[in-house]
Amino acid sequence: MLGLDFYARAADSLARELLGQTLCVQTEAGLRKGRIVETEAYLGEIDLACHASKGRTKRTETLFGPPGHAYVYLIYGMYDMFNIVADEEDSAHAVLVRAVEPLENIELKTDGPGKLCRAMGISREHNGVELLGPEIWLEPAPMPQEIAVSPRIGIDYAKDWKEAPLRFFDAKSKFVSRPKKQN
DNA sequence: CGTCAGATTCTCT
DNA sequence: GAGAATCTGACGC
Repeated sequence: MLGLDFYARAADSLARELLGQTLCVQTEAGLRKGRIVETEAYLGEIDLACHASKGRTKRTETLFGPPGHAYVYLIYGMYDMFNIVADEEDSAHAVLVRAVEPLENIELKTDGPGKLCRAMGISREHNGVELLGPEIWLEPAPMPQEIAVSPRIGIDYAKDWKEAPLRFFDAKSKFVSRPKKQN
């Protein structure tokens, strides 16, 4: 299992290193495993796409906390988003996990952050959980041979940050999400 | 193929 | 009361 020191670095570095790692979730329906193939980095308060840019609130409390924890929140009233807190406490860096490849005990599609959470059984109840088990943890695995980079998805409001190349994905994987605006 | 509207709930102003 | 780090299904070509 990956330890806390793995997460204690800037989000853009962590987002890249997370590719290929195995995400494990213990649910009522059993242990689910998926291989991470797509991530996005959010760089704290200076990053206009990051929730932390609006200041520290009750909602973002986990985001400002120590690294290696799960930041899970609801978006568009329907979808849970699974993020991993990075860097150090108060930095508010995080990595959004956008897609995984099903490995074990996964039946639904996982090619998008909302779908991923449903398929893995992740919900807001997991907000603040430490990624050292027994509910959620990561196991080390080889990284993809070829990693592609693009702007992030769905953040048109982020002005100077919306074109920043902070989305990373396995160029060979068929399980990466395919948004309209692909570059 | 493509574009588009609607679903649905939480948070902050 | 607006808008959000989304997804699905319907429609038109």
